Amino acid sequence: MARRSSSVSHAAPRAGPPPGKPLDRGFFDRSVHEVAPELIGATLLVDGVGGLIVEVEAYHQTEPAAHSYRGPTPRTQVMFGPAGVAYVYRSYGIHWCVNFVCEPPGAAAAVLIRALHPTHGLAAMRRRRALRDERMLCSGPGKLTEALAITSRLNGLWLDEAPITILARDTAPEIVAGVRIGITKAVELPWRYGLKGSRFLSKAFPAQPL
DNA sequence: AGAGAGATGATCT
DNA sequence: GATCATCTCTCTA
Repeated sequence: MARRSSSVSHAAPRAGPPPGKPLDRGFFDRSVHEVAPELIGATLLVDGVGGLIVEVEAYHQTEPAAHSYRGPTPRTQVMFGPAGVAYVYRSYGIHWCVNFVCEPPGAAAAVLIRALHPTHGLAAMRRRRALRDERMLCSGPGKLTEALAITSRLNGLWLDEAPITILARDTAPEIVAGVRIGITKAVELPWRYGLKGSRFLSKAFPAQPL
């Protein structure tokens, strides 16, 4: 039998026809707080490999957890430019993490992509991730960049041009929010968003009070 | 299931 | 010299 229990209607697109049409860069030229939750359910592909975005975090220059907080530096330069490009940085000297730059130039806001539900190019992802379990392929910001072969070569590239494609979601998913993960400043801001019930999150969201 | 530690390099004090 | 928007392994339960 299959992996787990069953019956959860997961709307998990298998391979096949894209769930939506490609987003253009203008999609990102808005408040990062609008864009971030709307990215849940969209599909991120790099050279045709990727999956459904199930977890993101918003960062903004005005808040000390953002890399842009102290102004432009060589590393953060693209965060201060136009919306609709990728910001890729090295994390802990080992991993790459990818963001989507939002808002008009100077705002220095971006959405960190934290987890995907793998749908396209599973074989390539397993190869890059040393044959890990499907659930371990993209369930973290450093994991998904390894699975999609995202490195600094993508830094500053447009999100609507090769090799990057972002497909719009078809239906509005149920979204949960919470505080961001792995940071030590501005820890109280609830700027983390996830697809409710997804098994591909980097970490479960705390149960929501009704 | 959760805690602790090591890896490894760019960026900052 | 310290700090990271992390991951994986190992140890304890």
